[in-house]
Amino acid sequence: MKYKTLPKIQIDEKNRRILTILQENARISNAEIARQLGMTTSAVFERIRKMEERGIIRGYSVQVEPAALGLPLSAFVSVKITPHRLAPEVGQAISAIEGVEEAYHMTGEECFIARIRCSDTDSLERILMEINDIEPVFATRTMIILRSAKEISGALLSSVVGELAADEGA
Amino acid sequence: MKYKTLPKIQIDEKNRRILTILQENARISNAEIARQLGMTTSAVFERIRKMEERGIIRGYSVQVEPAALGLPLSAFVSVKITPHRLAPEVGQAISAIEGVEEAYHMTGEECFIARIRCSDTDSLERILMEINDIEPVFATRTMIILRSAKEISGALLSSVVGELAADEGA
DNA sequence: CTTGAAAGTGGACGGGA
DNA sequence: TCCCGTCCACTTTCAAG
Repeated sequence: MKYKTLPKIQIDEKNRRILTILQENARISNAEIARQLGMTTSAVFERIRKMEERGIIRGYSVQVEPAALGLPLSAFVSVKITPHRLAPEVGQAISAIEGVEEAYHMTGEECFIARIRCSDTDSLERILMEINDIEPVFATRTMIILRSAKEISGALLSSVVGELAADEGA
Repeated sequence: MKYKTLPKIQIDEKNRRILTILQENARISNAEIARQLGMTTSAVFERIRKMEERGIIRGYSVQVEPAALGLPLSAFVSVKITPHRLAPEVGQAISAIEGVEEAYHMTGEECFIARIRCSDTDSLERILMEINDIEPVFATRTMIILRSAKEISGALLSSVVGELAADEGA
């Protein structure tokens, strides 16, 4: 094993197993986790509570089918900016755009990448316009996602814009 | 509103609100959701069940703090391949590499992108080697993630490799 | 870690708009 | 179709050992 890693894991085997189960189905009951691992419910409960407290568990979320939200179109948009020192502001501005689900500051000439989810090319155009309107941005490159070979999470509801956004107060 | 979208939403307002709550905390009880929305538990239960059945809800997962898993290093690796028609096989091969959390087939010259999560540069090197070892891959470009301006999900437990992987059968 | 117990919930059912 | 009220077994959550 030439490229062996040395993980400085802060969790033990039991917690790892609990998290593995929760990763597949976070709505499973503590009792069911306990059953699967041969532990008591209280022990599982206490361990989960502590992991939440220590920030090991950030939260739990639902994975929503993007098509059901009318968001069949995904893309990565890489962004070039100048000057680079404005990166924090650019990051904030990009994140605030409707349809941007993720945004990262990276090394390299294209120092930002945003993952977009939207309903159609009109919507994509709007998003690209908004990104290009950010002051330090001088170039973008759009790569439409054809297929996800491996994907973690579903669509964000905040990506759904348009008429639906209006009836918030119902 | 020039760039207005026309979302063909298949879910109604109530379901959207339920999903919004679940997106923030998927482990909340149906009773609590019902309380927040002024519905009965049964109604909430029934709606969630149907969304699961119809595939609108794909699943529920826990968001794990990557640092706690010893995975402080994230990167995007874009990949060029030839011939392009081998894309499906390349997608599978990339997805199977330990440390690859997401992989997408995209339009453009760099027709794959992978998001990597690992413990250190040694581990990153190993992953890059493995990607470059895939037959049709002739070039990769690595962009280290410095900061996430907006992020959805936590780390995958399957990204944790090394000693820890051994005690699986305990 | 365990047990134990009170309070709360899941999920099924009958029925009504 | 979607919703409500009821109900019981199960689960959560806590305190004590």
